[in-house]
Amino acid sequence: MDVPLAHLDRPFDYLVPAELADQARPGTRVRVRFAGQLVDGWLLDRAELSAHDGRLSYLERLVSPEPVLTPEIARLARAVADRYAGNLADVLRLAVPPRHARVEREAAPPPAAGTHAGAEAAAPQGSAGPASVEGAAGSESPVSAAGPPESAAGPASVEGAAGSESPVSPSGPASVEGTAGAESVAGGTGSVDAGWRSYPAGPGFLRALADGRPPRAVWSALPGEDWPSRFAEAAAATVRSGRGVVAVVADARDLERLDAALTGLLGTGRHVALSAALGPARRYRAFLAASRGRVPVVIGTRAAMFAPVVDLGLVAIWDDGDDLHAEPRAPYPHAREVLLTRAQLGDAAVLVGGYARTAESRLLVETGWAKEIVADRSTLRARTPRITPTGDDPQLARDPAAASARLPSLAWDAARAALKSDAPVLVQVPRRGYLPAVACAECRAPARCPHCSGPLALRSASGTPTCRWCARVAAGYACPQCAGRRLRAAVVGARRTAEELGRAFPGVPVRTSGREEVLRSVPGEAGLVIATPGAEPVAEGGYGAVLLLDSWALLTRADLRAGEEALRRWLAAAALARPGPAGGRVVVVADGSLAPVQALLRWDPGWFAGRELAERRELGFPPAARMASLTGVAAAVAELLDEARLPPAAEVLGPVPAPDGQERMLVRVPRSRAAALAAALHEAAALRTARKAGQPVRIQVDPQDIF
DNA sequence: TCAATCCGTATC
DNA sequence: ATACGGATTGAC
Repeated sequence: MDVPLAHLDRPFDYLVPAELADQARPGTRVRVRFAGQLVDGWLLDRAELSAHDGRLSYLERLVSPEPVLTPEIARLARAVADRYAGNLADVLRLAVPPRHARVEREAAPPPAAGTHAGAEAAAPQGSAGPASVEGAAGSESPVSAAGPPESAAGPASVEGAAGSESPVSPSGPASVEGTAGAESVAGGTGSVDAGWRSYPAGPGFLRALADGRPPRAVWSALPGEDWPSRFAEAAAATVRSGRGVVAVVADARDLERLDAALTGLLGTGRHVALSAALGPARRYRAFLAASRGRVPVVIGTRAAMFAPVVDLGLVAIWDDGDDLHAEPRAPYPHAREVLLTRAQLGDAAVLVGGYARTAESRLLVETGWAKEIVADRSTLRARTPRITPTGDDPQLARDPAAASARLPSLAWDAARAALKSDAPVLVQVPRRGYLPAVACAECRAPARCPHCSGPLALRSASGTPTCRWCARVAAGYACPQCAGRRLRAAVVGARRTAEELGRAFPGVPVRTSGREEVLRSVPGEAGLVIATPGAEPVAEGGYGAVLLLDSWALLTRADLRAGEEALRRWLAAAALARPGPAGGRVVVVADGSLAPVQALLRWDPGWFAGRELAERRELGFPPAARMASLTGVAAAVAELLDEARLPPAAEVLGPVPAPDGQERMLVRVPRSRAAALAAALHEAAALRTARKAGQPVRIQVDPQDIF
């Protein structure tokens, strides 16, 4: 049933009217009478018998004969719901796009259904069998079912089907063929394996894909790597083995690049791009192309992670650290986790790629679930641009031009040299906006409101700092750390930076790329490009210089992932520089002794991820432990926790204040108890919804933000 | 003793 | 939301 109530998260059996016996197939959308009202549901399975010992109702209506919920996705959705302590109905809402009748009619309906629909119309009324509709347990079960096999379908079980083993947890062996080497792989074109040959394990990985095997790899892309082409080659190799591919990227810009690379390699008609941004009709059309087996490859943003590709052979995700991969709707599944679950359930190959590496992907490697694909040191040295740290040295304040642009001399020199050689310069600034926040000019401690501890901001260049939370004006501010009384802009946004740099380099064109307008690419000639992280355009031929400004603002974010996130953003920008020691120059305005800066200088995201994972093990944070966060009004959260039969090892932390006067509690268990934790929370939620306990509690497993 | 009503629970 | 069963209450 399409009802998001925890206590109804199971299948229910219905009789299938004879006239629907043919068309009401597993995976179709149905409408049923449930507790006196009509609700939508998913027909999960057909059976001769039902275990239900009450009277069964008939399916009210078949919404469409299109089997949009394949068995693979039904099983996956159940597994995802279980992992995230959520409801199947919620996951299915994410997995199957809303129906668009006109689009469905465009192409011939799927074989089998529809064609002989009329044939059974004359079948005896009433001889039906149960169908299991969403939300029901098992499905092969007893009950009615009399009548001839065909005209009398068995019970159908509607939405909420049972199966529910929880997968995911890394266990099995992995299998990237580690051969270094050289043989020509997969690719139809001679250049296909050239790119993957930069990585000793690369050709073996492609060969395994082409041979129909399920290798699992975590790939650290070299600076300057044309990752869309590498992804396309992996997809092509998989297609050659007769299997399908699902590849997920974080945003529309990455999707365009991957789309172009695939078109180049496979031509048109072999793949389809699926994202929520398409709008209902085009999204449903792309979805049907996959579910009807018209295309073997689906690429997209996280909306594509459930794409029902036929005979899935490879799941791939690019830049799994990007927080756009975390679904913001219940039960908040992460694309990486969904894809890994899919691979585990369906024995598909895995490619987790990025310039950066997450602690999560590191764990896959450490447990042996996946193998690393990395370049050897000499290749890396040959490809990595020169990266230099520089202090935000106050000396430079004496150089009027540089000071106004907040550019340390090294950055200034690098930019000037690049422009002189007619190469573009990329300047990455952490956040957009106009002077969003301020900090103590002496010790850099973020300036906080003396009344409510909210962040202070400058509304205008001249104005006094104002609290962004309580709107009080902080007139006589004194830093609680060092008693300093002067403030400086903590993060200067892209617009202001563009203005300043434009003045500093007169006559040079300045472009900005940020949330309002994201540039795809810029010409390979002298020009300044000011971009916020994630919006860096690709430059033809690569940038002559990449400046990473205000980086300390990224590092001091109060977030578990601050270091990982800072490094991820820097690597993504630095990767756009002209490769090699003689190529582009990268200057990061940060203390070179900090670990994330070290990792950037050495281009060693794997090392940093290992460090990060070790630290999280020590602190008991994900992915080393499994955490769940419960958010709601205090009483409701307490009640849920009280009723939950948590695994013995569970630790309850909190409460911490949450928005709207709510509060938040965290529950932590060892990874081995992850399934038990999710089950306990779901069960407790079921008790509450059954009793119609008013105040809702939001349950998030592995929440994106912890504290 | 029986029927009307209330409350809690399941919902095929 | 609504329907049902069992418990409770009130009238005969």
